[in-house]
Amino acid sequence: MTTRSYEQIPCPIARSLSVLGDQWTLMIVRDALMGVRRFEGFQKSLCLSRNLLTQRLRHLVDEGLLTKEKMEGSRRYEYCPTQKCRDLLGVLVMFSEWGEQWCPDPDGPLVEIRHADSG
Amino acid sequence: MTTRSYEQIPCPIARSLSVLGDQWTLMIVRDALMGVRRFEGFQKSLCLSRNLLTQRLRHLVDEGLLTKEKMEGSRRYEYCPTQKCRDLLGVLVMFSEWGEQWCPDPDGPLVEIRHADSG
DNA sequence: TTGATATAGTTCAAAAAGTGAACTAAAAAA
DNA sequence: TTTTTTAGTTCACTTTTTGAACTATATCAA
Repeated sequence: MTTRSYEQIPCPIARSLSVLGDQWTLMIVRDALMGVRRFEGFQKSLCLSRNLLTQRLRHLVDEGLLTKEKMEGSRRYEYCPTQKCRDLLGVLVMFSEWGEQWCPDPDGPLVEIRHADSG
Repeated sequence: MTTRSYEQIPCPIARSLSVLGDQWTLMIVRDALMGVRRFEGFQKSLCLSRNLLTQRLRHLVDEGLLTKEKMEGSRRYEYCPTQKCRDLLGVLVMFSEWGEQWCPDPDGPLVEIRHADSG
């Protein structure tokens, strides 16, 4: 993960983006808040390269947005969002609303528009 | 600017981040909403390399977040935020609040704490 | 009007980061 | 026990980013 030069800018937006502002981190947060918990889950959902996913998950754990916890009745681990992560829900809702308004789905909504007469 | 693989994910958050989710774009938007209008202004504020700034400004113009307009009484241009850009204010406010809460300024707030007796 | 400085870029080489495929080892399932 | 799944690691290749130097207008000051 790049150390971004704007980390030094004394501004809470800059500090937030120095943690979250790369290509994948917010998408991983999105998945985590939607219930994805495991490595393969994130990888299949996002199709990012496995080594980069490793790096990003480690980064999110280091920054305290995810914890790596032993699953109940198993020796495997899962990545669970912390409160710090859950507090990003508002940001994601804002992105969602902005996307709905300004970035229409290229395949269009799932409705069909026909003229009443010509069909 | 990378074409991110998650552009294809049918989700408004993914679509938003495919426009905004790189290292610099949201910082440029932040500056634009704080009143920065010109190339040198962005460059001095953010210390990003000049060729990358050129690319990012072009991207933001292409995506309709900034317009490049002739300044009044001058032959120079300035970059002005559109409504699409101004509609990101809510996102930035959310990032700001999250940053205030979870990413404390390493140099601390600008207050001095002293003991009442010992000074 | 001329010379100096500021502005808005472009160019290019080096460094860093991302991609994709193949590989590994442990865990779980059959 | 054998097979499959999971969670990574490794590595060569490609793409991006960085930083410094360079260029061409535009503006300012004398």
